[in-house]
Amino acid sequence: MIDKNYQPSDVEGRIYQAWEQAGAFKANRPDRAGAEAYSIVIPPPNVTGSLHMGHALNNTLQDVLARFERMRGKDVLWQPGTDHAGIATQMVVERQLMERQLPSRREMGREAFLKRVWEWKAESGGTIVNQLKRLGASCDWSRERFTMDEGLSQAVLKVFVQLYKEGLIYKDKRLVNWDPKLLTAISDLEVVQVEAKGQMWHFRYPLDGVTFNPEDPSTYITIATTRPETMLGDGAVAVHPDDERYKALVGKLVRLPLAERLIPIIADEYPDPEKGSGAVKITAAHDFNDFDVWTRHRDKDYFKKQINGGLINLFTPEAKMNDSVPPQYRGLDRYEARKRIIADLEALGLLDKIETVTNAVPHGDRSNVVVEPYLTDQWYVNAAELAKPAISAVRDGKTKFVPKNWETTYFNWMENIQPWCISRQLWWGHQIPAWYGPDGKVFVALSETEAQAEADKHYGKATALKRDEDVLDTWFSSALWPFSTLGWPEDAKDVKRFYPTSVLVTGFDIIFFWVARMMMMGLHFQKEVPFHDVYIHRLVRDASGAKMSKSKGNVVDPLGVIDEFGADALRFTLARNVAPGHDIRLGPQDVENNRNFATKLWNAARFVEFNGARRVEGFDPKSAKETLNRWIAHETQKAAAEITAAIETYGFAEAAAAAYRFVWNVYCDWYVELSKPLLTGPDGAAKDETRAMAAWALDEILKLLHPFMPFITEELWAVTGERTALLALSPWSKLEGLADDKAEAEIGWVIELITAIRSIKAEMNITAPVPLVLAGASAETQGRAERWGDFIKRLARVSEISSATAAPKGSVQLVVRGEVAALPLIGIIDLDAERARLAKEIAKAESDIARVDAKLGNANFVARAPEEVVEEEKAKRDEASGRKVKIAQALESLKGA
RNA sequence: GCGCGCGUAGCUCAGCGGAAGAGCACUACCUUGACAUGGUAGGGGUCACAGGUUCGAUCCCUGUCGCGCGCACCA
Repeated sequence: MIDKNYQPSDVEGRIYQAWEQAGAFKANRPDRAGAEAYSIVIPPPNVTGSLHMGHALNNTLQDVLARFERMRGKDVLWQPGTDHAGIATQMVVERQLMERQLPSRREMGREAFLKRVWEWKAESGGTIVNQLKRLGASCDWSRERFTMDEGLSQAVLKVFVQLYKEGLIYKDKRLVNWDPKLLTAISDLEVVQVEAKGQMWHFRYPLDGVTFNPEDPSTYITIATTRPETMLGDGAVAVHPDDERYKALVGKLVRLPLAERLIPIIADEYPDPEKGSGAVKITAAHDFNDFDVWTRHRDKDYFKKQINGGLINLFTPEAKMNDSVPPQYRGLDRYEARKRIIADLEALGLLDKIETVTNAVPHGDRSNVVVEPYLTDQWYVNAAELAKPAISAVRDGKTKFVPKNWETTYFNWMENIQPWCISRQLWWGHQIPAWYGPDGKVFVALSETEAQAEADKHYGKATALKRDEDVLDTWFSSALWPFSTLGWPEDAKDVKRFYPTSVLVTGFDIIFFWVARMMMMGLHFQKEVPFHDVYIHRLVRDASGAKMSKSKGNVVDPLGVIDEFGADALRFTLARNVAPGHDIRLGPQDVENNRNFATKLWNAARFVEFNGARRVEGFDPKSAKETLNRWIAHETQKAAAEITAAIETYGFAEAAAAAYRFVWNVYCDWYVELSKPLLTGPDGAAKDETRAMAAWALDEILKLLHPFMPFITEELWAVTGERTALLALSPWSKLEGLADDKAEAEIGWVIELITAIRSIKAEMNITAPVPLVLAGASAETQGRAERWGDFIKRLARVSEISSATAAPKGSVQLVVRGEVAALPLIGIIDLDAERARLAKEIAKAESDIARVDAKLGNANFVARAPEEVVEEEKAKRDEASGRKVKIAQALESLKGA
């Protein structure tokens, strides 16, 4: 017996366990050794993470694909795991140390700290994995990986060493985005620009050799800056070579105030004469653009003669003023230094004016402090080189984006890619396999032993080495994820079977992080793209369309939703609403509606069971004799084809909508209703067949819905029959030979007739049963009416059905699929109202005819439109004019009444 | 500034060259023996605007207006 109600919370845990116990999600199942492989690697969530709506969407879509392909018989690998999230994890553990008043990271030292991180990971690192299980994710958990695993770390080492040997990894001194709180370089993708009101200070730099006079502009040059504290590091003032105002000054010197150094006025294309004064201070060590200007001029004498060649670093790692500034500013915080410098310049009469501006200030996305362009030694990957094959692979269609327009974004980024800074001044992560000799010579090797051997050879004697303290960017290891998780470099077997993966499903915001880097590394190390398709989805927003954020407090917790409505309802809601190119709005109402859909399905299954419809082993839907049964087989095949085609092309919403429509509006609304008389009627072949068909179609529904609603379908699968396999491992149906236009014509007529009668009765406010007369009906229609009389009476509330050559006087007449159905309601209905209704119907028919005639009367249309379109129009005309005649007759017959 | 996308029913969105669709919301009616987490019926749209291509445009092209997002820049 199926329970009266479906309680997701009672069922989901049990079902998930059953899947795991059966090893249902395992790749390389022996029974599928000969099957086609299908693989997806999960975009690894941060080990510190917990499931949010974005994850819920992302993993629902992956699960739909994984379950669908698994049912289609493929050997599916959905590879799960997490990444070690260098900065985030280190911060979490450091915060924990602080809360527990334990020694800080630096106090306890690297080794002890890393031990603590691993302890933390063992305790809390599995959170998101369990949450993914709540969602129903069918990952092969036996293969769960972590970017800091032994194996994945080996992959990182191998990749680093090889790229180094190939010259694609190198060390360089450049500007990086420096986080003065976390004391590490961060990626420009981890920098968020925050719009803020700020000030722009215009300062006068006195020209050398003349007496400064604030009243005389020929004695100084004006520059503007939003960051006055950096002026101490200026190495030049630049002007545009074509700027007439300054042409004469190029080559002259200015006296840099406060620092009391002489710096040159140089000509460069960078300054825009239209902006500000047209003269720009060049602070090469603290501004990316200025650094570029400096790079172009670094070989000129005027830079060579300056301190450090004009590249003057002013800050300590904490963004305090260092010893290269005048003594009175040393040790000051950057903002305190700013205040003092402004005041000092003003006192000297050098402050021209202050403007209020809004500008974008770069912040670290983790630390939320203002990051600094900062001059450091870091390791870089030559991304431009690795990007080349990654660009062509997409151009050549080896990897396809869905939707395709994301390819533009991808190309845009890849074609302008900057050297990728991969070193981070953290402890948690893959320590860079580089060792330095006493003279700073670097030895890069897979192990310390190898490095030592190389060094000893190089120096000709045993020489102590010091390992690089830094670790690699987390994304460096996740870039390898599509093959490192498969066992590379140790074991090539699974790489061979599952690489390239079938598809990567990810959010648009992460194209640069994942897709681009995985493409580069995959192509370089496997010589093949990491995935055939990249499906890009967008954000999940709240019901009012606002981005979910902790600070706004509008975050919807997927686990809360699952608790309330069930995982299936959440999944189905997300799948139904996902549209390429659109964010999803998710309100509780939507989830509730889909919970109702689950309930509907549950109750349909109960109904079928009550009526003795149990699955009949070996039942062949093609063998059905009853028109109703042939009809539902026909409809089932149609729905299955739609759903299959939609999922194959990542049309998640279309597939879900087709399933919804089929279950609710076809199976429940009509098949179940129409089958009632058969199921509750006398025993016999028809009843047996209907029972078998009802159960068969329900089975098909369970299969079709399973990728979307795995829990309820698996549960119903179990309680509605003796099964040899879990639904998750049952074959997806490929239905053929069930199309039946005759059945469709007959049942379609019945449905439309019932609907038309209901409609007219509702319109006329008639609730009592009324008689139905088929006027001048064809033999076929009369036959149908006989066969379906009981059904029509019951569902349309009709008292009796008869045939006549013409409609009785004064009856309401309906035209259904070209046949007239009359309801003799004389005395009950308002004749004037009926006349008005018919007149409206005629007008409608006439306008239909007129529109078609306009087309058919157009010689160009007949000549140029495709033949089938013309034929279609002619058929429309015939239908409309037939309808018009019948309605006109009906109107006529009311005249005498 | 460059790029991408969106303006279709009150709301959220499908459709993207041959007679305007769904879900929700709304209105009226219905405790009919799977389901009130339900059923039946209904109202509601010059498909942003202006041109163009076409026999035919919500759909293709161009422009305008409005909105969103990404990237760059911001002396």
